Amino acid sequence: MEVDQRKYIKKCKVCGDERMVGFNFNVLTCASCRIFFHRNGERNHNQMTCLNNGNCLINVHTRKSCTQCRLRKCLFIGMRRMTFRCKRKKQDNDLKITIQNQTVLQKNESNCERFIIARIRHWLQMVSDGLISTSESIEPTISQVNVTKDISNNDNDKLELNRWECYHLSHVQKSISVFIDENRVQTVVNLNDYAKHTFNIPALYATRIVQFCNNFQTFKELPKKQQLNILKPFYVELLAIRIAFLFDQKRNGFFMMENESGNRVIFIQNSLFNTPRTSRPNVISISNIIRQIKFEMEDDPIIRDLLITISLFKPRDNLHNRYREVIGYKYYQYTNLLRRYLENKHQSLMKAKEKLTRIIHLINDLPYIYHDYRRRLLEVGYENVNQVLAEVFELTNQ
Amino acid sequence: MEVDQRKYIKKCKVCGDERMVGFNFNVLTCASCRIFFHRNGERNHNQMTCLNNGNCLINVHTRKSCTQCRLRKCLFIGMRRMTFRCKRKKQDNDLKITIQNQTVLQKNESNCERFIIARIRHWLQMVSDGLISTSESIEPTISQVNVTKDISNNDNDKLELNRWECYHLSHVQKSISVFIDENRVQTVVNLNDYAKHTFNIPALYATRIVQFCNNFQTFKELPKKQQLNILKPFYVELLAIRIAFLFDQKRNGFFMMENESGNRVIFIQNSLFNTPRTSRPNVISISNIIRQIKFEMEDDPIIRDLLITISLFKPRDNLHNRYREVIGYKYYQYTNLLRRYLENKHQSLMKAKEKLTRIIHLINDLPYIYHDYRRRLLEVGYENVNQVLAEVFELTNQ
DNA sequence: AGCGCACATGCTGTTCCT
DNA sequence: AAGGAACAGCATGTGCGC
Ligand SMILES: [Zn+2]
Ligand SMILES: [Zn+2]
Ligand SMILES: [Zn+2]
Ligand SMILES: [Zn+2]
Repeated sequence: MEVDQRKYIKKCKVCGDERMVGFNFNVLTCASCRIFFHRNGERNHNQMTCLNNGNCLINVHTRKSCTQCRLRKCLFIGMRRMTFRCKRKKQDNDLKITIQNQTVLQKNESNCERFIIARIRHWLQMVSDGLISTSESIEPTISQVNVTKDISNNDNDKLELNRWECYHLSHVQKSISVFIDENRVQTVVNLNDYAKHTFNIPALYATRIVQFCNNFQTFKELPKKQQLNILKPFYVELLAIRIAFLFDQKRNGFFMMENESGNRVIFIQNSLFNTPRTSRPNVISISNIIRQIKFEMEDDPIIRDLLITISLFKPRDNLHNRYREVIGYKYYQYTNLLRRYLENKHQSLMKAKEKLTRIIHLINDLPYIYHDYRRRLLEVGYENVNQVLAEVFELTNQ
Repeated sequence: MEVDQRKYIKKCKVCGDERMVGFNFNVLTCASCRIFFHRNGERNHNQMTCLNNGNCLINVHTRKSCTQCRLRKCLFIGMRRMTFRCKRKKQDNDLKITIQNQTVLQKNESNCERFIIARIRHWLQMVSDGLISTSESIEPTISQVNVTKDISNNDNDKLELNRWECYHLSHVQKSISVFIDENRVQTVVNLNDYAKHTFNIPALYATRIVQFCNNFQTFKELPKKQQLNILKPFYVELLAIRIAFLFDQKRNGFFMMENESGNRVIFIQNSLFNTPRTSRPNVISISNIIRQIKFEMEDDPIIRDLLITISLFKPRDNLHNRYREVIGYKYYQYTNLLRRYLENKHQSLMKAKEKLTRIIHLINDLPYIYHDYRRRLLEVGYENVNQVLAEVFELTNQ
């Protein structure tokens, strides 16, 4: 990767201000954008009014003018409160933390957390500077998560997330951040078909997906062939989930960044997920799947990120028997984490369980999207399909 | 004219608010728009920033969001401070006021003014409600203006405008208000030629110009044929002056209202007043005339309105000899009023005189615009020209 | 270092006064 | 009735403490 010297100047990811910049709510921002998010982060930006149809350019001078667009940009670049409460227990104090073969014993809880967060931030900074690939993962080990899961015995404490659960959530979120400036699409408006619009940057997207997956040691240790078997369908599933998240049902379209600096957010209006009339009536509706996923995510990026991770490790027929168990364990682990997160969020075991069931069904439906895409690409013809997409969808030129 | 019952509900002309509406700074507005204009009226709206390229829709909910567009709308619909100071003299007290054949003797100056202003407002309200045509003029008689002109003898008092001068200014402004929602043009963007863009509402415009002219008794009493001789060239001159006023040199375009309610202001960018390369080099440049008029108006609607009125009564070759004197007197009267206004505004006799000379030259250059338009319309061909325009430009179908 | 809190500033809109 | 003053409310941004 290229190293751009200019990137070393710290700049607010929201407004571009260079004064008083630091990591706030997970993102490099200035002090004013920090307090802005602190004050408005809970509000729903869809209920706010924008004079410019959500098209405002946010910079140091204009950041005051449109609250909606500023807030949407904050959320878009990944700013978020840690809403889940982290339970602090005496027995958590002497935990052993394994980070990349280096074992660190932390007596002081606060220092321990600070150390972890500092590592995450350093890593994030390095990634965003393009200095390293995401292989420098700091994923917690499976055994530790397992241990903490068994700690909670008291009913009152059950709904609280323990430190390791919080840490796992953080890890997922940090991993997903490789997609933050994913949408380098330029001047993409009024598109009519799938391929042109979603996959105009397939190679870049593929690279980032591999970076994301490599954050999980289990995936990283798989043989290349098995990785590919997962990556091909996962490519589409991840896209579908992310686009469902961005999708605005009221406007029937979604927002994305227009250029690299991410200063301009454009709105793409289309009928992307409308199943065409020509398809057979008994086929599952793609648009319904997307809409249901959208609904279940509750506009919550943490649910989205867990959904993506669960989708990564979900059982797949084309996976070699030898690796099914280890992948299955990750699937169980993250499904469990999602359940715990939902329990904590909704403060209800019942509600969380029902929601989880629906989500698992949806994740099992995701292959339909893959096959629908593939069918459409076949119609377009091999010659007209991007090389990477042809690879992803296993298209051949005969 | 049709009578619309809904129009009887008083509404703010800026934001449409129906609470606390009254006449403020010459226009029917709500209290918040009043204080907004009170606070921002002096600022230059071109130096303010708008996220939407000056395209913002202003209503009760959005009025807070874009200061620039709100201020521009305030100015656009005619809000203005009475910057000229009105001198109050003892000898003004016993003035005889003739309004529509009804002679009212006012001892009390303050009550007199209130009476006049109340009449103007009532009339304005009636006009804007569509109840009456503008023929219910309240133009002051010539003799009275003449009298007051001779009152000022003291040098120190010379620069102050007396009550009758102020009243005349008001009359001109009120008369011009028939054009306030003139620009009913819908979705007119990126135009390339004159005719399509300026004259897509020629009939409506003609009606309003006649309404405006009929506010002046001298014009009203002319025979129809003489009125037409004035109206035809004046049609173009008035348009040219008003468009020059709206013209934004920095952006090379101008703002106009998009629809009847005037809630949406659109920006028209074009090369409207660029003299085409194909014209002979020694012909006076239309764009230069427009730019100079723009410059002399100082963004001051009062100067604009006086310029229009002077243009109405300026000497014309096609006018019958019998009426030249009475029209000439009006020309002298309003030229004089403009000089007095400029003296008062710039507090300098010299500056005012120089400026007035330049303005008179410009007014004499206005026929060039008429002939330039006419030449272009001839190129378009009689069949393709609007009926009213063909009449205005005396085009024949042979 | 990052987050919350407090204060200062600027813009808005209503009430009151003349 | 129109315009100005003043107060209250809200959003924003900087400085401070933990
Ligand atoms: Zn910022
Ligand atoms: Zn906006
Ligand atoms: Zn208003
Ligand atoms: Zn605006």
